[in-house]
Amino acid sequence: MRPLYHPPLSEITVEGILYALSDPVRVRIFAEIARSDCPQICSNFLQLGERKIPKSTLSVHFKILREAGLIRSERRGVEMHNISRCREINEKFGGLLNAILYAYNAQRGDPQA
Amino acid sequence: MRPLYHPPLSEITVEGILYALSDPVRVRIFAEIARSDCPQICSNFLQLGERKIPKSTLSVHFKILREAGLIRSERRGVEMHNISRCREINEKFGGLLNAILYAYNAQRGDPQA
DNA sequence: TCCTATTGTTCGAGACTAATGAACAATAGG
DNA sequence: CCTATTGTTCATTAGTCTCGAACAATAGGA
Repeated sequence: MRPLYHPPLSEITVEGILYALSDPVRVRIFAEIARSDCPQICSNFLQLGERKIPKSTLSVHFKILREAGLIRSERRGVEMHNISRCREINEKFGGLLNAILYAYNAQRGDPQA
Repeated sequence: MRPLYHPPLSEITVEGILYALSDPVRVRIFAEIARSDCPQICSNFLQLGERKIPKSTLSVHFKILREAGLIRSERRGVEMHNISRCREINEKFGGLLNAILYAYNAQRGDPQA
């Protein structure tokens, strides 16, 4: 398996971030990874609430998050450990991720808003 | 021409906003509309820097911005007047649009960041 | 070393979506 | 009416997404 590509900070774009997070499944995955202290493995997200995500589809979603620069993925044995790159991205686009995650959580928490 | 649809605030979603602004042409158009004091007409954006946008494509872009809830479009004679709905959206997703526009402007102004 | 289980990626076919030239609709002003 | 202007709709083509099946990489025994 060839090593996974992670874009350097200089290649991360606002459009790429917005696109990656414009999908309900991906934003949900990213919100969970960003919130969590410990690395999340892909298969944790095979079942998302009611919805079952095929693992090939899930793999594509992770690739999109990775190539947008939102997460970093490292193999640990047979698993992939995924962590967020919020810290780095905040250096370049301060406030962006926080605002998106805040809005997303507000929407989920209180759909009647 | 049937009246244009503008979603009520309750139907505006984070994902819809992010998707609409994940396209380089659309985010550019929206940034201009949001910044401007006076309504912008569609044909102002036929030429975007170097790039020429076909008017049918432009019409689709405006429709996507409109249906995401980001702009309001009203016919004035033969033209469409487009204004941003930032004020309304801030009520629901405070800080989101400002953060996106700020990041976008930072990226455009200083691509080396 | 080989066999098996587990995790995730890649491939390919079908479904879906986006871009755009051409035709059309709406309005204004002779 | 006739024409010019602005923008939408339609049809075609190109591109993207989804997901089952096959494949790859690793771990842990037997």
